[in-house]
Amino acid sequence: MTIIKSNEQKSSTGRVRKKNQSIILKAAEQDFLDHGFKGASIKGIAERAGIPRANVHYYYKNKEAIYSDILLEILSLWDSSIITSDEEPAKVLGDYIHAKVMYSKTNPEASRIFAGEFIHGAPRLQAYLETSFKTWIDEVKATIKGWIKQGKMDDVDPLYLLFTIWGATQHYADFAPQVTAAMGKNKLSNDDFEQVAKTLTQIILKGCGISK
Amino acid sequence: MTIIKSNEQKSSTGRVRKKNQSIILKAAEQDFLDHGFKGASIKGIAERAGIPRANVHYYYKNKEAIYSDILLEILSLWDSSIITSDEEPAKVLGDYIHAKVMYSKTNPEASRIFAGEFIHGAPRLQAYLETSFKTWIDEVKATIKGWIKQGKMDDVDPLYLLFTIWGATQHYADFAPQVTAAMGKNKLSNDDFEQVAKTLTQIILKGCGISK
DNA sequence: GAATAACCTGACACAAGTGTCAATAAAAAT
DNA sequence: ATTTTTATTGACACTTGTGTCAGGTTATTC
Repeated sequence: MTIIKSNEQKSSTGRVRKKNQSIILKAAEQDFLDHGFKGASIKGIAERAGIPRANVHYYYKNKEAIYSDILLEILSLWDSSIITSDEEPAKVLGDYIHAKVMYSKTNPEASRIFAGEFIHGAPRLQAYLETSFKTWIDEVKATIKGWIKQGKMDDVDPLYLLFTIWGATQHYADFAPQVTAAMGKNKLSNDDFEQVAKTLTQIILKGCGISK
Repeated sequence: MTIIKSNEQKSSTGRVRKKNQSIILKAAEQDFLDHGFKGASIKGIAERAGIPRANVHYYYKNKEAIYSDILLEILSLWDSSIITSDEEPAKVLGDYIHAKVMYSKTNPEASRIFAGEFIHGAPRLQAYLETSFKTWIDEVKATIKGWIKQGKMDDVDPLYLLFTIWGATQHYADFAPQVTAAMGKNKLSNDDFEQVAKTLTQIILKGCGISK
């Protein structure tokens, strides 16, 4: 299996189909989160979804097909927050950091499945990494290099800057149990996330010599 | 199973034992990395180690016992880099960031297993998070708050600062396939890691208003 | 309201993994 | 050199998971 291919497996008037697929995907996402790809089972997914296993097989050929559908959706979300070249760096990066923090808050499951994929060597993401991801990276690199040339920020390797933002923001979803343990809370509040975005923006902008 | 307990399961004159356990643990670590905890199998571990499955069972009761041994070792490594209060913040944080980046370079497997544990809800790390981790956190928090009070750095929430450092440094181990894809390399060199440490230190120190 | 397509599901035949045990071999101790 | 302890391994009984299929049920279409 490789990503970048259609996610339906039969054309149909779909309605029952659509509803059921959504139920299955939701259950599957949870099962993948709890047990990882290999650890999850169609049996477990079916039980979670409250339908007989054979019914899951009716909609999806196998576990790979389910996972593929989920991953595809996650990828489409992931690089939807954009970095444009028309605005000032403070605004662009500030917005980006904010969007990434909020993504961790709103889609922690997606973030964690994505992370799990990389941890296990990203066997299913090769195509993605070589195509749309690479393109995206190259554009952003150019934009940031432009800012540096214009003296709008320090000479910081654009990639290291990006990795810092990703690592720092995704951390709140991927390492949630550690974060909450450190903060002595069960769950971060809206305000907490806003505060994270603010602090992170402050550190990174100032750290890169970007004035507001 | 809960962490914090002895890792041997039988006293012995051990020698053959020690050697074999080490072979098994090494094979197991790789299997856990490839497939996750639930996805890994004793069968697979035995094959990787090149010994019959029953022989693995002779040394380890089950998969949990193997994993427990591995996790214990990782934990002992993890918070061994210390943050002391006797030095200036620039030196202490610089050293810490450097140590963390080098940990990602030297022990990527450990970092990834650790991350995997959190991604799947950290079921085995509860005891650790509530005890030694909490203590460590509280000490560091106090140290950083001291620096802020003394005007040695900006008023940045110590926890957010820590999370930023962790996220940014561990990223190079946990998301290695993404990092190498973005950089267009197969593997980061020694110099790359040194450069990462340098850039990260620069961004974070400057970002927190710490002068060298 | 019949006919056709979509959906549901128990049952079957396999495949993969687990843990234990008894018989045997290799090491260590005396 | 013999005994005792530790280590090795094939085999067995069992559990969990997979994918398919045939016969039935429910929706849709005409």
